[in-house]
Amino acid sequence: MSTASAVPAVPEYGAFDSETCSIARTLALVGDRWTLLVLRDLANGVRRFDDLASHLGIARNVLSKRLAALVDAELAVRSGYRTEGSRERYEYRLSHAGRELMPILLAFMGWGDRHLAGPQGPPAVAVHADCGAPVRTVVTCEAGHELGDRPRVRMRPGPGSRRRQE
Amino acid sequence: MSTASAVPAVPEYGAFDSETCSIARTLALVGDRWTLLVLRDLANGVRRFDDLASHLGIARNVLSKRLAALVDAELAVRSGYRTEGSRERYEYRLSHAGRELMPILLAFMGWGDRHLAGPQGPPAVAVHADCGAPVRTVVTCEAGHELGDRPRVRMRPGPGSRRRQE
DNA sequence: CAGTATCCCAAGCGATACTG
DNA sequence: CAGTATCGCTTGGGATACTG
Repeated sequence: MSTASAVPAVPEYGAFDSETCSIARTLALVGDRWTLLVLRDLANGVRRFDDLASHLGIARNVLSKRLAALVDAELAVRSGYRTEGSRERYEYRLSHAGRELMPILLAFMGWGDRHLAGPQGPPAVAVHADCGAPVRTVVTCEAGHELGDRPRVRMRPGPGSRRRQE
Repeated sequence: MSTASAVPAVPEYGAFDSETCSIARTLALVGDRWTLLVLRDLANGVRRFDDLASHLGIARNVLSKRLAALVDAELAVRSGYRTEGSRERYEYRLSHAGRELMPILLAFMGWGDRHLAGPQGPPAVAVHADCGAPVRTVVTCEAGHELGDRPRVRMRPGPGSRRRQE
């Protein structure tokens, strides 16, 4: 028999404790209804509170909270600046750690482009800022293989696994 | 008149309508608190309702809804099977479209590994099922450049853009 | 085992009003 | 412009009990 009744059918079951898992941890930070969209807008250069609010269509108090949380998590940086003649303004930008979330956003975008776009095509195209060519995320392994868009991946316990520590 | 009162500080503002955007569309499907974790478990080979429920620590009624939604969106497939001697069982598996979400999960995992792992290292390692080598997601452009983990990307209106249709 | 049904609660959200 | 404060509500979610 292959799949037994007693022992769960998955040997690597303990390889990923559900909450310890890096996916779960990251989702705890950015996995709510708005945060990734806020990050997307920040990545696209929207920097001011009111611009974010109106472009996202988010309630102002909610945006306020999200931005505070992002700054707190050091995914975004708030800074004041002033152009001469006018009074002080504030802006939000991605931090380095925040910018490293880009691959996540691009992965979402890629999937949506392939599965949810209308007949005319995707609503937007992400391009390399330096050369202008369209961009995509790919999965590769350290042996140099490219894994395609339905990558065959297995999970193994890592050094920080609960299971590993004996 | 355009959208805003003045003109927003961002030229490419119209390149991504907030809800039309592929990121937003994809998030509408899988962007709630549990779905990506359910997908992660499915990807890891957990297939049975009770196993999912206990491993995730999710309420059963919620899991029920999520699975139904996933099946409905054709991200997962439910099938009955029977091993001889016992009565019928059910299992959930990722569909092809669901498996194509793997790059998203791996992107989350990569970020979490780099920014949220403890001193010992990441709790789990994703490896190429064929060769066993660790796996990662990278962003590349069609010109062949690899963009690194803080990719410099610009958004341009795509063929399905609202703005484009004149 | 594989769910559905019910009930209740809390977080999260939207709308609005207000402040510097 | 850039927020905070308050309020009321809706939507998820948890716990539990029940059915085939």
